[in-house]
Amino acid sequence: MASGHDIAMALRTAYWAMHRSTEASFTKRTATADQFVLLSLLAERDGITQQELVRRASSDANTIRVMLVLLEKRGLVTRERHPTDGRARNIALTRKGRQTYEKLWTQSKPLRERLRAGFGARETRTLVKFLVRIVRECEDNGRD
Amino acid sequence: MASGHDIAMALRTAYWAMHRSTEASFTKRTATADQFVLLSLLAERDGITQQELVRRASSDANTIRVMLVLLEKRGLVTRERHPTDGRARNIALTRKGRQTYEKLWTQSKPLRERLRAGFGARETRTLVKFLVRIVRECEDNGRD
DNA sequence: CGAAGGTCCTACGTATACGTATAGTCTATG
DNA sequence: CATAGACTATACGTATACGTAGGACCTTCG
Repeated sequence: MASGHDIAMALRTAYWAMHRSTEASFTKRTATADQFVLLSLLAERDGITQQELVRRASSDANTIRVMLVLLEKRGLVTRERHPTDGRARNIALTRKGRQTYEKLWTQSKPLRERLRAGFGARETRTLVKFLVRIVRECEDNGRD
Repeated sequence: MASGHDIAMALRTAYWAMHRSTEASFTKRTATADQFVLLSLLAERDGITQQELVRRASSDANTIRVMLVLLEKRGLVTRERHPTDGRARNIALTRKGRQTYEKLWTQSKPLRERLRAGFGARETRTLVKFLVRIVRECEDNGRD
């Protein structure tokens, strides 16, 4: 009988399998799978603050900061002071950053295609809905 | 329209939400969520090799080793030489390790219950099946 | 039985996740 | 406007994921 423990273990296994497969898609160590997540969020919407990236990546401010410092060193993003809020920094893709993102997007396309094909539209919606529900349940867990 | 990218992002978000929620369940920093995974695998089946743990945790040999060294320092596991294979090490829970595992199991029970209740038996089976399918698709991705 | 190749663990380096502490900046309130 | 409290980024420490290299040990095969 499938239990909460089974969900947890299966989720862990699936996440890391996907993470490894994504890394493996990226030849020549252009960037890591997690850096790709940041780049794709920036490609989607540029010029946002670190804080906004933290929310969208559902990650941690410290982690995001270190990652952005690395990406800045490699010339993939800029981190300029926010024009009106002296505390914040605006993050934007450089030309090189956008090119890198596009290359990585292409390299990881087979994996995305395989995932989509492996499920079909209806199952994909169900799966995403379930995953969102997991997030809600986990976040509610501490609150009550 | 839901795509492979949506699955990937939702999976990432769900995994880390669960990871954080699990950590939050553990009061007093008895152990981390990942250490709990190892302890539960050992509670299920004791006296296995590091290599076997690597497979069951679907993790990396280097990571597992470092984690076990830490757990050994804290007196939660023993790492004795394998009786017949001089290369391998047998990992076993100590008394303290088993007690710790049981405490953590209790502390994380509300989260597991919430996950199970949030889905119901049929949906849980579907979810786990989907997650297993993700693993298969990802692993197949490199192979062909 | 001795060398080749495979298996398992170890050691080290880089990247990520996150807790905690701190400094700089903003905003609301008196 | 002065100050308290909130917000943003930074700095540092620990744990985890994993690549790479190397050493110890095992198995196989000539």
